[in-house]
Amino acid sequence: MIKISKKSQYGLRAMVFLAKNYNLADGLQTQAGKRRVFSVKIISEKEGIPFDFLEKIISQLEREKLVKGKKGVQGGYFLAKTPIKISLADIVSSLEGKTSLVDCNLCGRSKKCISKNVWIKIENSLNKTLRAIKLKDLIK
Amino acid sequence: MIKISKKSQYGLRAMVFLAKNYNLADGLQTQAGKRRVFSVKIISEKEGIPFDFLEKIISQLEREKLVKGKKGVQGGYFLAKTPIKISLADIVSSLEGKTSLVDCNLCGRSKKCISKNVWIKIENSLNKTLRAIKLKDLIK
DNA sequence: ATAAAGCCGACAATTATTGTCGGCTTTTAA
DNA sequence: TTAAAAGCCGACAATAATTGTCGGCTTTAT
Repeated sequence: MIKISKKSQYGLRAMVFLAKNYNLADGLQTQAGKRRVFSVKIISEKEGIPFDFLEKIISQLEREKLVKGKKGVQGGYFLAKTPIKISLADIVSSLEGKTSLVDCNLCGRSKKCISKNVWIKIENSLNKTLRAIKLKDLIK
Repeated sequence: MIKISKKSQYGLRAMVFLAKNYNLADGLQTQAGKRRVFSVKIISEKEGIPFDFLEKIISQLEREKLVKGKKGVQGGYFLAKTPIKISLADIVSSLEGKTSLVDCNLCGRSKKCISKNVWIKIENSLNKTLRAIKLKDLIK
Protein backbone atom coordinates (compact mmCIF):
# COMPACT_ATOMS: atom_id res chain seq x y z
CA MET A 1 0.00 0.00 0.00
CA ILE A 2 1.30 3.40 -0.95
CA LYS A 3 0.76 5.25 2.22
CA ILE A 4 1.07 8.52 3.99
CA SER A 5 2.91 8.08 7.27
CA LYS A 6 1.34 8.73 10.63
CA LYS A 7 3.84 11.53 10.92
CA SER A 8 2.30 13.36 8.00
CA GLN A 9 -1.20 12.54 9.14
CA TYR A 10 -0.52 13.87 12.63
CA GLY A 11 1.35 16.82 11.18
CA LEU A 12 -1.56 17.80 9.00
CA ARG A 13 -3.97 17.45 11.90
CA ALA A 14 -1.81 19.72 14.01
CA MET A 15 -1.49 22.25 11.22
CA VAL A 16 -5.24 22.24 10.66
CA PHE A 17 -5.70 22.79 14.36
CA LEU A 18 -3.40 25.80 14.30
CA ALA A 19 -5.01 27.08 11.11
CA LYS A 20 -8.46 26.95 12.66
CA ASN A 21 -7.16 29.08 15.49
CA TYR A 22 -5.03 31.38 13.42
CA ASN A 23 -7.30 34.39 13.31
CA LEU A 24 -8.57 34.96 16.76
CA ALA A 25 -10.06 38.28 17.74
CA ASP A 26 -11.31 36.83 20.98
CA GLY A 27 -10.15 37.57 24.50
CA LEU A 28 -7.76 34.67 24.53
CA GLN A 29 -5.28 36.46 22.40
CA THR A 30 -2.49 37.30 24.77
CA GLN A 31 -1.65 40.74 23.52
CA ALA A 32 -2.66 42.90 20.60
CA GLY A 33 -0.44 42.13 17.66
CA LYS A 34 0.83 38.89 19.13
CA ARG A 35 -0.29 35.53 17.85
CA ARG A 36 -2.13 33.21 20.12
CA VAL A 37 0.01 30.16 20.75
CA PHE A 38 -0.87 26.56 21.52
CA SER A 39 1.29 24.20 23.51
CA VAL A 40 2.12 20.76 22.24
CA LYS A 41 0.28 19.44 25.27
CA ILE A 42 -2.97 21.09 24.24
CA ILE A 43 -2.70 20.06 20.61
CA SER A 44 -1.86 16.48 21.50
CA GLU A 45 -4.85 16.29 23.83
CA LYS A 46 -7.29 17.90 21.45
CA GLU A 47 -6.12 15.86 18.48
CA GLY A 48 -5.36 12.60 20.23
CA ILE A 49 -1.74 12.49 19.15
CA PRO A 50 1.07 11.06 21.34
CA PHE A 51 2.72 14.00 23.04
CA ASP A 52 6.38 13.10 22.52
CA PHE A 53 5.84 12.15 18.92
CA LEU A 54 3.96 15.34 18.19
CA GLU A 55 6.70 17.41 19.76
CA LYS A 56 9.16 15.91 17.34
CA ILE A 57 6.84 16.46 14.42
CA ILE A 58 6.24 20.09 15.26
CA SER A 59 9.96 20.68 15.74
CA GLN A 60 10.43 19.44 12.21
CA LEU A 61 7.72 21.76 10.95
CA GLU A 62 9.45 24.59 12.76
CA ARG A 63 12.79 23.82 11.14
CA GLU A 64 11.01 24.06 7.80
CA LYS A 65 9.54 27.43 8.81
CA LEU A 66 5.93 26.36 8.76
CA VAL A 67 5.35 27.13 12.42
CA LYS A 68 7.07 29.26 15.00
CA GLY A 69 7.65 28.41 18.62
CA LYS A 70 7.47 30.63 21.62
CA LYS A 71 9.44 29.37 24.56
CA GLY A 72 8.76 29.53 28.27
CA VAL A 73 5.63 29.42 30.39
CA GLN A 74 2.54 30.18 28.32
CA GLY A 75 4.59 29.33 25.28
CA GLY A 76 3.52 27.25 22.34
CA TYR A 77 3.36 27.22 18.59
CA PHE A 78 1.62 29.18 15.88
CA LEU A 79 1.60 29.17 12.11
CA ALA A 80 4.49 31.02 10.54
CA LYS A 81 2.31 32.09 7.60
CA THR A 82 -1.31 32.65 6.80
CA PRO A 83 -3.18 29.40 6.03
CA ILE A 84 -3.67 30.36 2.42
CA LYS A 85 0.07 30.32 1.90
CA ILE A 86 0.63 26.85 3.32
CA SER A 87 0.03 23.93 0.99
CA LEU A 88 -0.25 20.24 1.62
CA ALA A 89 2.97 19.89 -0.33
CA ASP A 90 4.71 22.17 2.17
CA ILE A 91 3.59 20.05 5.08
CA VAL A 92 4.15 16.64 3.54
CA SER A 93 7.52 17.44 2.05
CA SER A 94 8.67 18.95 5.33
CA LEU A 95 7.83 15.77 7.15
CA GLU A 96 8.60 13.11 4.58
CA GLY A 97 11.86 14.63 3.44
CA LYS A 98 10.61 14.91 -0.07
CA THR A 99 7.65 13.73 -2.03
CA SER A 100 9.58 11.39 -4.23
CA LEU A 101 7.86 8.15 -5.16
CA VAL A 102 10.98 6.40 -6.33
CA ASP A 103 14.67 7.05 -6.14
CA CYS A 104 15.89 5.94 -9.53
CA ASN A 105 19.33 7.33 -8.91
CA LEU A 106 20.09 4.38 -6.68
CA CYS A 107 19.20 1.89 -9.34
CA GLY A 108 21.99 2.07 -11.87
CA ARG A 109 19.65 1.20 -14.71
CA SER A 110 18.31 4.71 -14.53
CA LYS A 111 19.43 5.72 -18.02
CA LYS A 112 17.73 3.01 -19.99
CA CYS A 113 14.79 2.37 -17.70
CA ILE A 114 11.42 2.82 -19.34
CA SER A 115 9.63 2.65 -16.02
CA LYS A 116 11.53 5.55 -14.55
CA ASN A 117 9.71 8.18 -16.55
CA VAL A 118 6.31 6.95 -15.62
CA TRP A 119 7.06 7.10 -11.91
CA ILE A 120 8.30 10.62 -12.36
CA LYS A 121 5.15 11.51 -14.24
CA ILE A 122 3.03 10.16 -11.42
CA GLU A 123 5.16 11.92 -8.87
CA ASN A 124 4.70 15.21 -10.69
CA SER A 125 0.99 14.71 -10.81
CA LEU A 126 0.87 13.98 -7.10
CA ASN A 127 2.97 17.01 -6.27
CA LYS A 128 0.73 19.21 -8.36
CA THR A 129 -2.27 18.03 -6.40
CA LEU A 130 -0.51 18.58 -3.10
CA ARG A 131 0.59 22.06 -4.07
CA ALA A 132 -2.91 23.04 -5.10
CA ILE A 133 -4.47 22.33 -1.72
CA LYS A 134 -3.94 24.99 0.93
CA LEU A 135 -4.59 24.80 4.64
CA LYS A 136 -7.16 27.51 4.16
CA ASP A 137 -9.19 25.17 1.95
CA LEU A 138 -9.59 22.74 4.80
CA ILE A 139 -10.97 25.08 7.41
CA LYS A 140 -13.80 26.90 5.67
CA MET B 1 9.06 9.96 1.77
CA ILE B 2 5.93 8.69 0.15
CA LYS B 3 7.29 5.87 -1.86
CA ILE B 4 6.51 3.12 -4.26
CA SER B 5 7.89 -0.17 -2.98
CA LYS B 6 10.59 -2.12 -4.76
CA LYS B 7 7.94 -4.75 -5.26
CA SER B 8 5.89 -2.43 -7.43
CA GLN B 9 8.97 -1.09 -9.17
CA TYR B 10 10.17 -4.60 -10.00
CA GLY B 11 6.64 -5.63 -10.88
CA LEU B 12 6.27 -2.82 -13.36
CA ARG B 13 9.65 -3.58 -14.91
CA ALA B 14 8.67 -7.20 -15.37
CA MET B 15 5.32 -6.24 -16.86
CA VAL B 16 6.97 -3.81 -19.24
CA PHE B 17 9.38 -6.56 -20.25
CA LEU B 18 6.49 -8.90 -21.01
CA ALA B 19 4.59 -6.15 -22.78
CA LYS B 20 7.53 -5.40 -25.05
CA ASN B 21 7.55 -9.04 -26.03
CA TYR B 22 3.83 -9.52 -26.20
CA ASN B 23 3.40 -9.37 -29.96
CA LEU B 24 6.07 -11.52 -31.46
CA ALA B 25 5.79 -12.72 -35.00
CA ASP B 26 9.34 -13.93 -34.89
CA GLY B 27 10.59 -17.48 -34.97
CA LEU B 28 10.86 -17.70 -31.24
CA GLN B 29 7.15 -18.06 -30.81
CA THR B 30 6.76 -21.68 -29.84
CA GLN B 31 3.68 -22.51 -31.84
CA ALA B 32 1.18 -20.61 -33.93
CA GLY B 33 -1.54 -19.29 -31.64
CA LYS B 34 0.44 -19.82 -28.48
CA ARG B 35 2.00 -16.98 -26.60
CA ARG B 36 5.71 -16.81 -26.22
CA VAL B 37 6.57 -17.23 -22.57
CA PHE B 38 9.47 -15.98 -20.49
CA SER B 39 10.85 -17.72 -17.44
CA VAL B 40 11.40 -15.87 -14.20
CA LYS B 41 15.07 -16.65 -14.64
CA ILE B 42 15.27 -14.78 -17.92
CA ILE B 43 13.30 -11.81 -16.70
CA SER B 44 15.33 -11.56 -13.54
CA GLU B 45 18.56 -11.63 -15.49
CA LYS B 46 17.46 -9.14 -18.11
CA GLU B 47 15.97 -6.77 -15.60
CA GLY B 48 18.43 -7.23 -12.76
CA ILE B 49 15.83 -8.31 -10.24
CA PRO B 50 16.53 -10.91 -7.50
CA PHE B 51 15.19 -14.21 -8.78
CA ASP B 52 13.35 -15.42 -5.69
CA PHE B 53 11.79 -12.07 -5.04
CA LEU B 54 10.63 -11.73 -8.62
CA GLU B 55 9.08 -15.18 -8.50
CA LYS B 56 6.97 -14.11 -5.58
CA ILE B 57 6.02 -10.87 -7.29
CA ILE B 58 4.97 -12.58 -10.49
CA SER B 59 2.96 -15.15 -8.54
CA GLN B 60 1.07 -12.28 -7.04
CA LEU B 61 0.46 -10.78 -10.44
CA GLU B 62 -0.80 -14.14 -11.59
CA ARG B 63 -3.24 -14.42 -8.71
CA GLU B 64 -4.58 -11.04 -9.79
CA LYS B 65 -4.94 -12.31 -13.36
CA LEU B 66 -2.46 -9.93 -14.92
CA VAL B 67 -0.15 -12.67 -16.16
CA LYS B 68 -0.54 -16.34 -16.84
CA GLY B 69 1.97 -19.07 -16.10
CA LYS B 70 2.85 -22.07 -18.14
CA LYS B 71 4.39 -24.89 -16.11
CA GLY B 72 7.08 -27.36 -16.98
CA VAL B 73 10.19 -27.24 -19.11
CA GLN B 74 10.11 -24.30 -21.51
CA GLY B 75 7.48 -22.78 -19.29
CA GLY B 76 7.27 -19.19 -18.20
CA TYR B 77 4.91 -16.26 -17.99
CA PHE B 78 3.03 -14.07 -20.40
CA LEU B 79 0.58 -11.22 -20.13
CA ALA B 80 -2.98 -12.29 -19.50
CA LYS B 81 -4.32 -9.33 -21.50
CA THR B 82 -3.19 -7.01 -24.22
CA PRO B 83 -0.96 -4.17 -22.94
CA ILE B 84 -3.58 -1.56 -23.70
CA LYS B 85 -5.92 -3.15 -21.20
CA ILE B 86 -3.45 -3.20 -18.33
CA SER B 87 -3.08 -0.01 -16.35
CA LEU B 88 -0.56 1.09 -13.78
CA ALA B 89 -3.39 0.99 -11.29
CA ASP B 90 -3.89 -2.71 -12.03
CA ILE B 91 -0.27 -3.48 -11.40
CA VAL B 92 0.25 -1.31 -8.35
CA SER B 93 -2.97 -2.29 -6.64
CA SER B 94 -2.25 -5.97 -7.28
CA LEU B 95 1.09 -5.66 -5.57
CA GLU B 96 0.40 -3.09 -2.87
CA GLY B 97 -2.89 -4.58 -1.79
CA LYS B 98 -4.67 -1.37 -2.54
CA THR B 99 -3.72 2.15 -3.44
CA SER B 100 -4.95 3.68 -0.25
CA LEU B 101 -2.92 6.54 1.15
CA VAL B 102 -4.44 6.44 4.60
CA ASP B 103 -6.65 4.09 6.49
CA CYS B 104 -8.92 6.42 8.37
CA ASN B 105 -11.13 3.59 9.54
CA LEU B 106 -8.51 2.65 12.10
CA CYS B 107 -8.44 6.10 13.58
CA GLY B 108 -11.68 6.44 15.48
CA ARG B 109 -11.80 10.17 14.82
CA SER B 110 -12.83 9.39 11.29
CA LYS B 111 -16.24 11.03 11.52
CA LYS B 112 -15.16 14.47 12.61
CA CYS B 113 -11.76 14.55 10.98
CA ILE B 114 -11.24 17.42 8.56
CA SER B 115 -8.03 15.91 7.27
CA LYS B 116 -9.65 12.68 6.22
CA ASN B 117 -11.37 14.15 3.20
CA VAL B 118 -8.27 15.72 1.84
CA TRP B 119 -6.34 12.47 1.93
CA ILE B 120 -9.18 10.78 0.12
CA LYS B 121 -9.18 13.54 -2.45
CA ILE B 122 -5.47 13.07 -3.05
CA GLU B 123 -5.89 9.33 -3.18
CA ASN B 124 -8.60 9.68 -5.82
CA SER B 125 -6.40 11.94 -7.85
CA LEU B 126 -3.53 9.48 -7.67
CA ASN B 127 -5.73 6.56 -8.65
CA LYS B 128 -7.06 8.49 -11.59
CA THR B 129 -3.54 9.07 -12.82
CA LEU B 130 -2.62 5.42 -12.34
CA ARG B 131 -5.70 4.24 -14.17
CA ALA B 132 -5.01 6.52 -17.12
CA ILE B 133 -1.59 5.06 -17.85
CA LYS B 134 -1.55 1.75 -19.71
CA LEU B 135 1.34 -0.62 -20.28
CA LYS B 136 0.97 0.08 -23.96
CA ASP B 137 1.84 3.73 -23.36
CA LEU B 138 5.24 2.74 -22.01
CA ILE B 139 6.42 0.61 -24.89
CA LYS B 140 5.77 2.73 -27.95
C1' DA C 1 12.90 -40.43 -16.51
C1' DT C 2 14.86 -36.32 -15.88
C1' DA C 3 15.48 -31.66 -15.69
C1' DA C 4 13.38 -27.16 -16.23
C1' DA C 5 10.37 -24.48 -14.68
C1' DG C 6 6.15 -22.85 -12.12
C1' DC C 7 4.15 -22.69 -7.52
C1' DC C 8 3.84 -22.20 -2.49
C1' DG C 9 4.57 -21.33 2.46
C1' DA C 10 7.76 -20.40 5.96
C1' DC C 11 11.30 -17.82 7.51
C1' DA C 12 15.24 -14.35 7.97
C1' DA C 13 17.54 -9.88 7.37
C1' DT C 14 17.21 -5.30 6.96
C1' DT C 15 15.16 -0.92 7.12
C1' DA C 16 11.51 2.39 8.26
C1' DT C 17 8.14 3.90 11.17
C1' DT C 18 6.45 5.03 15.43
C1' DG C 19 7.12 6.24 19.79
C1' DT C 20 9.77 7.20 24.38
C1' DC C 21 13.01 9.30 27.42
C1' DG C 22 16.16 12.43 29.76
C1' DG C 23 18.10 16.58 29.98
C1' DC C 24 18.85 21.16 28.62
C1' DT C 25 17.26 26.17 27.78
C1' DT C 26 14.07 29.92 27.81
C1' DT C 27 10.54 32.64 29.76
C1' DT C 28 6.52 33.92 32.39
C1' DA C 29 4.27 34.57 36.62
C1' DA C 30 4.14 34.36 41.41
C1' DT D 1 14.42 35.62 41.85
C1' DT D 2 13.08 31.34 41.59
C1' DA D 3 9.91 27.58 40.30
C1' DA D 4 7.31 25.70 36.83
C1' DA D 5 5.85 25.53 32.10
C1' DA D 6 7.02 24.92 27.96
C1' DG D 7 10.11 24.64 23.81
C1' DC D 8 14.08 22.15 22.04
C1' DC D 9 17.24 18.32 21.06
C1' DG D 10 19.60 13.87 20.51
C1' DA D 11 19.66 9.16 21.65
C1' DC D 12 17.33 5.16 22.01
C1' DA D 13 13.68 1.31 21.85
C1' DA D 14 9.73 -1.20 20.07
C1' DT D 15 7.20 -2.47 16.36
C1' DA D 16 6.03 -3.17 11.72
C1' DA D 17 6.96 -3.35 6.84
C1' DT D 18 9.83 -4.32 3.25
C1' DT D 19 12.95 -7.06 0.97
C1' DG D 20 14.81 -11.15 0.18
C1' DT D 21 15.90 -16.41 0.82
C1' DC D 22 15.06 -21.24 1.08
C1' DG D 23 13.23 -25.90 0.58
C1' DG D 24 10.14 -28.69 -1.31
C1' DC D 25 6.43 -29.87 -4.20
C1' DT D 26 4.07 -30.21 -8.95
C1' DT D 27 3.83 -30.02 -13.82
C1' DT D 28 5.47 -30.86 -18.39
C1' DA D 29 8.62 -30.92 -22.64
C1' DT D 30 12.14 -33.51 -24.27
